[in-house]
Amino acid sequence: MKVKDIAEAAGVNPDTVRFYTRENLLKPTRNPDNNYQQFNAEDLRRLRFARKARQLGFSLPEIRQILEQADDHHSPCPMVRDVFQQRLAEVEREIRELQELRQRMTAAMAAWQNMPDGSPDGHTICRLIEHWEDPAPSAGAANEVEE
Amino acid sequence: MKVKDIAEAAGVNPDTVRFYTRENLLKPTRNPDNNYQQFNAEDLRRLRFARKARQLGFSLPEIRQILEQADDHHSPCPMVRDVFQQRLAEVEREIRELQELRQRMTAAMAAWQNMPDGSPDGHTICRLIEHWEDPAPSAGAANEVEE
DNA sequence: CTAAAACCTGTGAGTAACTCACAGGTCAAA
DNA sequence: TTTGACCTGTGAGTTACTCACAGGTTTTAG
Repeated sequence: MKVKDIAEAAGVNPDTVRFYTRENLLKPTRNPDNNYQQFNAEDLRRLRFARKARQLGFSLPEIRQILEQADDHHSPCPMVRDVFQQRLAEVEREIRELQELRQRMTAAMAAWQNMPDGSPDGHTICRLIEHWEDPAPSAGAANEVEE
Repeated sequence: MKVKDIAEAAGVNPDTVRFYTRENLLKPTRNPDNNYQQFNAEDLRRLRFARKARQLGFSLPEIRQILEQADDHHSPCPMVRDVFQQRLAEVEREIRELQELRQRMTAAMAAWQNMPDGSPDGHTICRLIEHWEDPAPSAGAANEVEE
C-alpha cells in the first residue's frame, strides 16, 4: 500500500498519513527502488486505531505512547484506561460548561427582545455583551491570570 | 494606564493586551517621551468587551469588526445578533456531540469491566479502542475526506 | 513510444489565540 | 547608583493537521 491507498482505506487525508509517519505513529518500510513508503495491514490497523483514539480526545503523544507500549509487547490497557477516565471527566466538564453557556445565551437572547434594536447610543457598544457578566470563576477554569 | 495596569483591570495577561493592540482591537496613544502605550477608560471598556465576546465564542476578526462598526457610529447590534445566534446553534451542536461521546465512553467503560485486564494478546492493541465504532457521520461532521 | 496525468518525495508555511522568551530601553525606589 | 520592575518590538512555540511547492516516478491514454 502506498500513501494514497492507506489514506483511502482509513478515510483520512494523505497528508495526515505523511504527518503521522513524520510523528512516528506509522513506520512504513521503503521501496529501495524509488524510496516510496510501503504500508501493510498492521500500519492500517495502527492508523485506524489512532483515528479512533483521536475521536476520543487522546493527543498524538498519548497515542504514540500507547502504540510504542504495544510494540514492546506491554499491555497499554491500564494506561489507556487512566487516560480514558481522565478524558471522560474532561468531556463531562465541557458539557457542564457549555450547558451553562447556553443558559446564559438564551437568557441574553430573551433580554434582547426588550431592548431597542437601533443603537442604544452612538458611543457605547452593543449593550448585550457590554453588560455580560463574568461567569463565576468556578474551580478548574482555564485562562486564569495566575495558575 | 500602562499595559500592566489595563491588563490587571481586565484580568488578562499583559501579553494579551499587547497582542490585541497589534491586532488593532485596542488603539492606545503613545507617550512621546518614552513611546510607552497609554490606555484610557474607553480602551478598558473595549478590552472587557472583547474578553466577554471571546467567552461567547466570537473570533477576534468578528470582535474587531464589531468594534470598528461602533467606532464608525454604526450600531453593531444587528450583526452581533446574527453572529450570536449562529454561535448559540453551534454551542448546542457541541453539547449534543459531547453528550453522544459521553454515552459511548461510559458504555465502553462498562464493556471494559468484562474484559481481561492483562493484554488480550501480544500483538494487538487494546481492544477497547481497536473495536471502537466510527460514529455515524452525521451531517456537518468536520474532518471528512472530501468537502 | 511518448506525453500527460496522477502520484510520490521532503520541506516549509499557515491555521487561532494567545503565551513566552529575548535583548535592550526606561523609570522608581533604596 | 544600582537594583528591580516595568516598557519596547520581534520571533518562536503551542495542536493537529492541511496546503503549497518543486522536483522525481509511475501509470495510463493515444
